[in-house]
Amino acid sequence: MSNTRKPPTMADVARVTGVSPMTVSRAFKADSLISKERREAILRAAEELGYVFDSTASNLRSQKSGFVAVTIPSINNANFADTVGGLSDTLAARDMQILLGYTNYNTQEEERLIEQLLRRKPQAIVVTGGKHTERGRRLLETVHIPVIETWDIPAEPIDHYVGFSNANAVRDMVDHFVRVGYRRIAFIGGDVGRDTRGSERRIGFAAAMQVHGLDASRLIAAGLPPISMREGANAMAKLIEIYPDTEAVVCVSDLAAYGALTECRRLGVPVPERFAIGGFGNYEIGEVCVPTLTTINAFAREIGVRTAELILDILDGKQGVDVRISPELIVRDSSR
Amino acid sequence: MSNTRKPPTMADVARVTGVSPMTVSRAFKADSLISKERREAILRAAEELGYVFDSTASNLRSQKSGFVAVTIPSINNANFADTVGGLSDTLAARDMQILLGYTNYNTQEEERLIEQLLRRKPQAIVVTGGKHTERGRRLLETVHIPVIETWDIPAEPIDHYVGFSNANAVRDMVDHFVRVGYRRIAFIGGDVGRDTRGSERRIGFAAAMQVHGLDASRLIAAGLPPISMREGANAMAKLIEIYPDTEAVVCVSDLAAYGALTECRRLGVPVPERFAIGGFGNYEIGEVCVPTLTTINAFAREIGVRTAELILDILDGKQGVDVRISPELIVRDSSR
DNA sequence: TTATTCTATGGTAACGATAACATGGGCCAT
DNA sequence: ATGGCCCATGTTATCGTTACCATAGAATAA
Repeated sequence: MSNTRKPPTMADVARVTGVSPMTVSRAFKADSLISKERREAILRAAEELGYVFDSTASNLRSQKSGFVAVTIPSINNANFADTVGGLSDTLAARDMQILLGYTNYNTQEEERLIEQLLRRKPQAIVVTGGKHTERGRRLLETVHIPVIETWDIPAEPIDHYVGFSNANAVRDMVDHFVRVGYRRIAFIGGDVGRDTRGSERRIGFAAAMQVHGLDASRLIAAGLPPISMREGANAMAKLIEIYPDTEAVVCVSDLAAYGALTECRRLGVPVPERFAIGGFGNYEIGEVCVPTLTTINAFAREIGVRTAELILDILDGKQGVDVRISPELIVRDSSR
Repeated sequence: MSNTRKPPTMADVARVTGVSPMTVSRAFKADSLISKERREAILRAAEELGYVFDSTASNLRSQKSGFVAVTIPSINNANFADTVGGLSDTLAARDMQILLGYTNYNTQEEERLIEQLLRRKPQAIVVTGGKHTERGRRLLETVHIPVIETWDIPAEPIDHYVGFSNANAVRDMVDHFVRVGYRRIAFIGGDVGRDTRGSERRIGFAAAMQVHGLDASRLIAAGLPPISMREGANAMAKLIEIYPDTEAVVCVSDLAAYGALTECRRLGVPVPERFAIGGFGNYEIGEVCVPTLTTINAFAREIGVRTAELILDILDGKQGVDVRISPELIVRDSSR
């Protein structure tokens, strides 16, 4: 039953249709000069033969892979998934595909990944964050394609960026907490030094507290980033134990914040009456849980869409303009 | 500053090192016959020249892309993300990469995607579910690479599968509900006809209810799959309105179940005392929320790992053995 | 010592598409 | 009618790597 002959090529389709291989090639390319009837005949014959267009050959000859390489810390993060979704959808309109890699929040792993991805000859590369190994950075600097750093505004961008200041976003939340009347405020995040964005949020927290003349030392490290709901809950328990008089907590993500919220419920601590909670990332959980969670919307999907648009502009020869996203503080019931 | 010459090739590295291009090629291939010193010299020269290995040429010549194509309904689903994670990690050990596409729970879209992915000449293709368009199925049947259907046990597998019976898994939950004493049980799912796995769970629910001689007509359709927490909450409100005497509900996913749970809290309905809730998928939310959620663990990551192992076996010329996963009912506080 | 095997390398052609250029016929303007 | 232009198609060479085969010398066996 199984056909063991080797798969047909354009030459086979050409032979069957009585045209040259070049004409078959044109039939498969959207905007090329070819008569309508001929194209249809060719495509019909191709379908009948079971011919499948071979991108690998096309890529080599045309020196265009149709790939955009993307590295994200983890696929298990709704925010990054949204960014990838925005990228993917926007690039699909131009028949470009995403080549995805996971760094596991590790610049060493990122370096390996970048090297591996570049071998596929992507037409642009998108990385998450502005921190890289020395060699990783060098690879990105010397490659001759657009490089876009996202989810951050790097001090020294390699090429382009689409991002926001994590520190400033957290500052907005601290300002809000202080305005509403909270003073003894803590921060729950992951262990220091791995997740760059998490670290920046912690730094932003400390800086904002100092501006208000408040104690910025209530910092709970809850484990390897990204921290889970469970770890957020554990951190909350620890926080109450170490600093029982704390009035509010800023969490590095909504997941940790939700964990903290459930721990409060278990402990019988009323939120927000005796304790306020803020998260980060505007996950769906935050608008459904009771009470709803104050958070920061970083417009994850928009980061992806704008990044894709930037890439397409550059590939079209237009000037690429970097994008500064303005995260939005969303005040909900957990901090009123 | 920018070097505008065109990028170096193996020939350039060969010239600099004083060897043939063939030897350079060997230096870049792990297990090839080449002396250690020579390989090191070549790799050093390559790094210095800024040479980047070109997979596109390699793929064409060797007729091996190093890709495994994967289609999933959505990237925004922790279960499928876990499966992809398992696939990705396991394949990475053999230097294979995943080429990911999103069907948006739509077989029409899946067909387009399959066609697009096959052009990249993957060495295997993994699809989610066993339902495809006619042409999509034909494409998969005629392609000369391993095809693996996942998250389901198709009535007529195209080639291989790694999955489980969604209907049976839900039956286990209904059995549990009945055993514990609930009788008037409802089902919350998405609109009929789009999400295959969701539909199968609904069918499994109805069948199980009938076996117990119970009324299987309390079915709430909550919107386009995948249904969100918010939609789960809305569906719960509707359920209580239409069938006020309902005692328990089986939800198509933990997200919907969590939404239902919060709605109960808002309505002052005690869970599980007056109302039991079950979900599907063993999402993290279910073990953190209060009360914790009864659910079904479908071993999403394991599906990915086993699928990858199956692919590697087949590519190694071994016999590929299909995998039946046994989902596990996890009874938690929401249904005791 | 001689035959045999193994190791390290080189030469050549090919993977399958298409960029670049060439060409012939139809159509329009003058 | 004739030059010029556009459209549809063909010819040739090439993208960068590696499969395949050949070969020289070293190592081992007989």
